[in-house]
Amino acid sequence: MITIRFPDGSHREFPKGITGWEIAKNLSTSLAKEAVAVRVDEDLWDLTRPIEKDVAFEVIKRPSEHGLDILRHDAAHVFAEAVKELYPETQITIGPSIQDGFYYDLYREESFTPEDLNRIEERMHEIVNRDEHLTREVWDRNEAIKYFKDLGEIFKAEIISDLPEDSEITIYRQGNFVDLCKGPHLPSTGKLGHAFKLMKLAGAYWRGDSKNPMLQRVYGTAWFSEKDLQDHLTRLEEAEKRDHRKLGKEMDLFHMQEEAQGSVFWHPKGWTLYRLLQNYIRDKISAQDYVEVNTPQLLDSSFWKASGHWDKFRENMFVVEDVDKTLALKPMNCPCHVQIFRQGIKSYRDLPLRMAEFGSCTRNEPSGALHGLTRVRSMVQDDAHIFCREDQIEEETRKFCILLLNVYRELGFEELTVKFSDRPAVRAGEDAIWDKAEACLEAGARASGLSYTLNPGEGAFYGPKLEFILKDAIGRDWQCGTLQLDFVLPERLDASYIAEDGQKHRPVMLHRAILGSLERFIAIFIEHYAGKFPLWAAPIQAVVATITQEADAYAQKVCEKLKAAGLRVELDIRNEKINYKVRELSLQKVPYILVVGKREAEEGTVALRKLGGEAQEVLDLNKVLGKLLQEALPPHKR
RNA sequence: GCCGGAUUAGCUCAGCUGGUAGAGCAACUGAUUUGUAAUCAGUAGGUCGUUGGUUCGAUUCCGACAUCCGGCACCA
Repeated sequence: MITIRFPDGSHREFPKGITGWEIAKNLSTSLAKEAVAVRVDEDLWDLTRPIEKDVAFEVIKRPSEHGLDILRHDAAHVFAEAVKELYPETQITIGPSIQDGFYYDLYREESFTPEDLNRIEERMHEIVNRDEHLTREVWDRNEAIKYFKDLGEIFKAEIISDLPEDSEITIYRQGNFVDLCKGPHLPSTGKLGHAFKLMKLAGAYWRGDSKNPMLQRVYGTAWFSEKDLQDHLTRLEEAEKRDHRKLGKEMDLFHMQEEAQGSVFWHPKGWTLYRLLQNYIRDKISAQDYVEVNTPQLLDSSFWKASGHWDKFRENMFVVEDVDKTLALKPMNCPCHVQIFRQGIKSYRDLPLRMAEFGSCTRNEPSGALHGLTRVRSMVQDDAHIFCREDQIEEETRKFCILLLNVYRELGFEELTVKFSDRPAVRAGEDAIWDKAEACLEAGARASGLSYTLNPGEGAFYGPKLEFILKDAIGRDWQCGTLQLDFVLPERLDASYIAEDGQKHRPVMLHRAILGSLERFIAIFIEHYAGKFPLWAAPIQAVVATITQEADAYAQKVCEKLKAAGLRVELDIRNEKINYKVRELSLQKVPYILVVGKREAEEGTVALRKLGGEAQEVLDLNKVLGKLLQEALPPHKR
């Protein structure tokens, strides 16, 4: 007999060699039905694997995170089996479970086509129907390598060769298909069910390295129920509907064209939004005693050599050849800010000096990285550099964290995660400085009340950093804000201040941004609100729409009055039915439609219709004005 | 940059196996004067991304290039 200990602290005796599934069944039939695997001590095991000694035991149930992982991993195996049946010349490599599904990387001379995907998917359903048993086998390392080599599975053989010497080589067999796998798996392919779908075809480098051969990656999604699958597909559709590239076109905010790859043509409405956000940030930072500057975009290569960018960042810089010199467009503002700092002599009394710039930066991003507004070659950050003494780092960090949190809240983002990245393996500066820097940054973050997770070794070479990640309305994460400590640049560009001791000292530089790039943040802002901006940020806040020409003069008056009060209002006196206007303006996501007909003209009222609302309110014109003005106040002025 | 896919009217998209293109919306003109998500009719609008090739003939087949889309790599 062996003793099985359960998560609730209780324990029971079972015969040696009993399987997880038998224990689950013994506890309750409903539990056995829900079981996908079991946790035995620290490891996840198959339900059918015999347990030979006393262990801590837990049943992994379907709805759990691990449960879905196992299901998706099964789906990957079924996928690979289908591929090998249909296209035996294909080599299979790895097929892990990922968020929402799985992928499998394959090697085959010929490219797979979308039609191939359909065929594979059909075959997968057949394999599920065959209900093949999945059995776990432990193989000898060299035999396993030989087996896969003989099969022509060079990549698999390489994976096994690279496994640590002492690791157990486990193989899962289903029907005629054999795959290297740590497990666990469901007992048979039938348990996978049919709630899966192959989604897309893509390229991926072998072992994620661009020097290696390119494999073909197939992405799939898999769920426990048809309903979960449908819900997932619906979520994808929702995300597509609010895609900023689509809304940007529909709402006439901006466009891009091939002669200006990676740069944005901002249309009047989009530029209004841009300026509103920029001015909002201006207000917020000037209230925190930042000063705003503006610096050159085109600087001589000698400057970039001094700053270190010529060595470290040249690949990403646009270099301009003039007759007798070589210049480059600035990819970052920081070296320029140091130049302003260096003008005249700075005293310790000048610190902290918070220098902000909405500077236009240009980076030669790889063509394949470009993506709408989220990855562009020409962009403006809400950038600033804080020059301070070492003993001011903690307080500056705390202040920045509080400001950033406040900005995100005011802009409608409630959820925030923070990552603290500490020293990387390759770095500048002595360990003693890093010790101090990391301690200060952490202390500042903690003082602001933020909780953060550690991102070991991911700091910049010049200092540790905090990364701020916000969650949008449909649950996607976006890294926007950042705070980076820098000991290197002040040294390289010889920035100094005179301290109380009358000696020159190096200031520390804090690189920080809240929104990140304005372009990218606007993309996130558009998608977060699905184009339905809060009134203060809406490029057009209201449209006065007439029902008949008889109301034109009055409509004009209403429009002028609201404009004079500072609202962004337009007039729609086109010869169209009100239904048509309401539909069109609603599709344009205009927050308020002020409908006026003969009645309103006579009574001095307007019928106010809020975007998405069913009903309208007939209100006195002055009341409407007051209501809109109140709602149109930016969040920090309420 | 790499792999795959796409590129047809201002927009969204049809166009089977080669015979120089079509719809809806938008635009324009006219009629209609309208009460909360599309009033009706008419007109005009395209070197079918660019460029080579195959062919009697290419939007269609093949190649190159450009851009976009989905990934990968990159994101100091």
